[in-house]
Amino acid sequence: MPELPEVETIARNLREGRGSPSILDRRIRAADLRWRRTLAEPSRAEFLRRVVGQRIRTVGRRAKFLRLDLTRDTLLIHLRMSGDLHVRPSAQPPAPHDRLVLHFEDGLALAFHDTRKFGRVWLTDDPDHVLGNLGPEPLDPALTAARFAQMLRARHRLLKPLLLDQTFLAGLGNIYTDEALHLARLHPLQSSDTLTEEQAATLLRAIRSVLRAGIRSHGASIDWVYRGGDFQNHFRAYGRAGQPCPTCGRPIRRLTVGQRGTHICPACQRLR
DNA sequence: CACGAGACCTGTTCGC
DNA sequence: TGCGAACAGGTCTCGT
Repeated sequence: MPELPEVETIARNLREGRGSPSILDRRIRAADLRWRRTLAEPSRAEFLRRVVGQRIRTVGRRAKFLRLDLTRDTLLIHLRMSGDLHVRPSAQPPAPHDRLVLHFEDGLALAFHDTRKFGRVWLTDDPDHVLGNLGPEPLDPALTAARFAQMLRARHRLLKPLLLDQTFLAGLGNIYTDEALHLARLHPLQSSDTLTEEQAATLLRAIRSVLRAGIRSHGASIDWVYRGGDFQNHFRAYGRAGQPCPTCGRPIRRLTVGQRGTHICPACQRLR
């Protein structure tokens, strides 16, 4: 479900207490791991022993990971396809798809809800061991157009699968990749080493534009679970097969690229 | 190194 | 109405 803008929205809500109280500074009283494989590391026994008593000092995001810095360790949460986080009263019984519930000392709880069970949680004193292979953050000003062009040139990959590769660039998923390629008028099957310097700069601007728009809209909500975002109302290409391209009016077409549903305007996004 | 297929999971929607 | 297939915001591993 979540890409960079959705994870950023969740991190801000947990930190700033929008919609539910902030989880900052709360001390963990107990942990309830309800699906074993949700925990990537350490072992169940060690996790339950070690997490209790730690306080949440910061809530942030790196790529699509939520990063909670605790008193001693770092808790990393990856929502994968269907994960979400809910803050609610500790006394409330767990929901059917809650995989991990952290109970705080003050009567609140943080629940990791994940229908498809793809999500993962790490508790570690060395977060770089999990986050170390990620590419740059697309919104980091240190990523210049020149450097991005050089990164594209250094690889021989189709644009769409490359943009989805988290070791190349961190945070894009299927929605925002289709949106960025449409805005940049580039075809998902174009090879990364054939872009001009100008096209690379345009692509980076498009990526930043759609990510910022997504964050401004508090993410997209296209699930049966509404999470408050409304970026789905601003999609240019994603999920709009048969509907008119916002630029030229011709129908958007759906194709498959790298086993992912892909949406393009065949007129605006030419392959040459 | 690049790429495709299959795996991990559950739920919804589509086509017959 | 019923039922199987296809599909879903992600990533990992294995084979060529």
